[in-house]
Amino acid sequence: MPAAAIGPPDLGDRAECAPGIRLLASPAAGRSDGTSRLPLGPMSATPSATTDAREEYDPEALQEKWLGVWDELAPFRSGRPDDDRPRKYVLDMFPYPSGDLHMGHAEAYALGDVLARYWVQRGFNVLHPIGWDAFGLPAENAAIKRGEDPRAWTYENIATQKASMRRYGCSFDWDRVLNTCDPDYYRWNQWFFLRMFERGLAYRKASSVNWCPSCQTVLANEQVVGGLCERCDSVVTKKKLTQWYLRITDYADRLLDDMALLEGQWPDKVLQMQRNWIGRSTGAEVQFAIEGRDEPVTVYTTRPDTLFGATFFVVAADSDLAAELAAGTPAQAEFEAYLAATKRETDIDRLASDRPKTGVFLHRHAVNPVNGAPLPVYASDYVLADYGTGAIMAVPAQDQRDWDFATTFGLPIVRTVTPPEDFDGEAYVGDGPAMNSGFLDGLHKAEAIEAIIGWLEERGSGRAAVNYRLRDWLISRQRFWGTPIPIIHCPVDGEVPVPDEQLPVELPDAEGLDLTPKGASPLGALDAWSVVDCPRCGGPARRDPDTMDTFVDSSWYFLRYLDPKRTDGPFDPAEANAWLPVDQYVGGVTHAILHLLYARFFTKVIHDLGMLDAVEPFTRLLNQGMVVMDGSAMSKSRGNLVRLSDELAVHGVDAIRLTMVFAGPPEDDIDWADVSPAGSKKFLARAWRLAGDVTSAPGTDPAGGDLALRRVTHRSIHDAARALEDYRFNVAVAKAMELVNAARKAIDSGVGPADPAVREAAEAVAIILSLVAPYTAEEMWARLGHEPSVALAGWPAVDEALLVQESVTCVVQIAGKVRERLEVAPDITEAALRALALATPAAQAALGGREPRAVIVRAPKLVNVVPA
RNA sequence: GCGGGUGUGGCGGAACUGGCAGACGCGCAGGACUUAGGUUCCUGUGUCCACGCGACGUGCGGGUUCGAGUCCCGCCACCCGCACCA
Repeated sequence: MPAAAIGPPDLGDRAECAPGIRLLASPAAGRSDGTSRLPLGPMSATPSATTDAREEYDPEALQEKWLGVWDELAPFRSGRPDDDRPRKYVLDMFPYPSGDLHMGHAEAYALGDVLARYWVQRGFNVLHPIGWDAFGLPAENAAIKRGEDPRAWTYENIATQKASMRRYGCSFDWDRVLNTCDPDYYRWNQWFFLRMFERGLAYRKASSVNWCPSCQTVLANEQVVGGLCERCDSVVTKKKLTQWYLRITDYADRLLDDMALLEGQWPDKVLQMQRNWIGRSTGAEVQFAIEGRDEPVTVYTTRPDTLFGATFFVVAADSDLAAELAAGTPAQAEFEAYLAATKRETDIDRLASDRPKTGVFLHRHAVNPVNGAPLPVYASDYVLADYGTGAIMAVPAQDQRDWDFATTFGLPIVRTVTPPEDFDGEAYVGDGPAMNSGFLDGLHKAEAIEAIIGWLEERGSGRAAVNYRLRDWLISRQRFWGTPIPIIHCPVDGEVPVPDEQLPVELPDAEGLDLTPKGASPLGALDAWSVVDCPRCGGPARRDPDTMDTFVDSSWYFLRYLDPKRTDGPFDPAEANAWLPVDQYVGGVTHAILHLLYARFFTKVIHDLGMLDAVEPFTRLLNQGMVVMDGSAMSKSRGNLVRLSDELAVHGVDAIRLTMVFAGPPEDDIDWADVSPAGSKKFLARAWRLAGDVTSAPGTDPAGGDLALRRVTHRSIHDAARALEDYRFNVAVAKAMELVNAARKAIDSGVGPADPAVREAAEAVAIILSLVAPYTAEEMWARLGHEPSVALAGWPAVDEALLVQESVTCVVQIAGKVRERLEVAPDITEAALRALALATPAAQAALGGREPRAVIVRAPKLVNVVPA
């Protein structure tokens, strides 16, 4: 299916409107308070006098009625040239098109939609786009299974999801849709790759990589979860391969330091996870001479102050250095057997806790630079080849791992940090005065570190150093359904970039290609695609057969939304500077490390290319929780799967959206067994009836209306707004419920349906509900005699005077216990309130004529009388 | 092991910088309307008892304070992330 077939629904020219639909002016432009009122056109319908008891709230009918109207109105198109509203960019993580939307999508998109719609109501020009993260293995696996091109499966699912999103009432700007598997999109992945290649940020190297034997492809460290492939849960093994990397480690410091900009705006948990993942540590590099070797070996340590306590030396068993040191020694055979055994071990084995230390003595010795002591050299798998230098000085007294190794192999242990007197552990890693350490003796950790680094630097045998847990990002994948790497391998010129004007390097048709995983990219087997002339020398050459990790696609997609059809660049820098950074990003915490770190990295690279002012892509981040069932994640095999389409059919779109939003704090998981979509529907019907009961005419001035109800209305609007801006969506909904209850009471047993305050309340309910339950709100708005769309009605202005209570209840405490209540004016003075409180019978009885020990007055809400 | 988080009625959850614990909803109970109720509307609903102007109550134990769900110290339980990163 061609890409055009899945483009945005043709919504027609905005000027051609359905009969009866009147277009509205941009609501809030030019209003300084960010609020607005719709100009009230002539009534399109006479409001019903009272709700007909036989009338029923029918969500299905409302959905049918309003979808077409919204298609015509397109209330959420953004970025038009004549739009002078202030801008806001609200971004939802784009979905992978793996089938229809599920409950998780429903939650995430409901929350994002509430935020986007809220800012529209507040008078902002909100960019709220959507697209599809459309490359990836599931499409390829489905293609293999069905013997089809992955394109067909992918575009079918995109069409399904898109229709579902429209029906779900998402306020997306459908003019900006993008799919990462379109050549128009991935062309720019290739373009960015080439910019990085030019700057040395994309490079190829041979190293031991994570290999998924089932997916038959390499994996980034980030895609290995607990030793298993993130996608298929196969046990990941190691393989030595030459692969493409992006030099994210060059940005480690900036990725860490710029988190200061995100503090308080992103969840602390996510920032902490990123910090841990980058894992910056400071310490020193120390050179150790090796007997019988010309070059010294450098080790990295965070504790150079413990150098006098080094009693042996360990190199990573799978490092080149280990093999070199073992060669020709009596230990060679033993070492080789050990190495072979190590390689058979998977990450799973390595994860076992309390795993005994193993290793091989290499019959070589290193020399401790501080005292000339010979240190036996061991090879062991407890030292990692790819962290630091792959070799360590072992200080068993101050490192538990070294302690374990030392006790296993009978090696000496020398304390060089004095532990506290009550210390009864093994290795002591805390602070304390140095001992057995020559000129360091008596110094505490920080001073000792400084002293020893100075000493090493003077002698040229060491220096201060920083290390990171973060590794460079391995992006090569031996699979078909991804962005081809735009490099041509020429026997003469080596790695030759594809010239920009030849981009995109398009994926060939999968027709006739065997996509079955076999350890090499299927593209390489296709000579018609692979064999090309070298752009430099014109000689025969081959394209790089691999495709990029799909995380490349999602690392910059938020920039492409600005103009997804642009052909002269990935985006327009001027436009990007007008919209970026994204004001609000909404998505799952599952991407707390991978996607967010890569997107931050790309943003910094793009900044360095001079194309973007921003250094961070996402200002605020909201991580929604999961939707679970009966306490555990939904899955077919567990038999607790709840189908979104079923829920929508039974309760309606609005009730499901409301249930998601009202369930609790957005970052908490929702157990579908604990919430009540039927209750949500009941509330929506109650709100909807309210609109039918109003008998005053649209435009009626609320000023003469019932003061008590007006106070509730304005208080509700005010509180709801504050709750929404703090992500307390459930509280905002509760405020709307309170307002509905108050209005109901006013109609049935109070001032009656004709009071202007009743209309004001009903309109406020409609506007607040327009964020959560767009169909119901739109219908309410129409029943109240207004033109669509309520989505653009503008957030109601709050009258501050109505927030002030006529009287407030003051509690009188005796020794901290509430004993009396007083109705007082809100502006009562402390002195007056104190006198009132002391005069109460409770206070008089408690004091019994004596002077109180203390009287705490917090006017106008509380007085605490403390008897002597 | 290291790091982070959470703990409030039968349930989901409220409670801004310490100030009436339990907003709002679900469930449950009772009532009104109704031929009917999987409708609507109203009322009640933390625990205990001696039923009061009562006592107790936010995982457990201490502390600070006139006053603690909120702050401090020490535990317990559960959840998440990392996992031999020297």
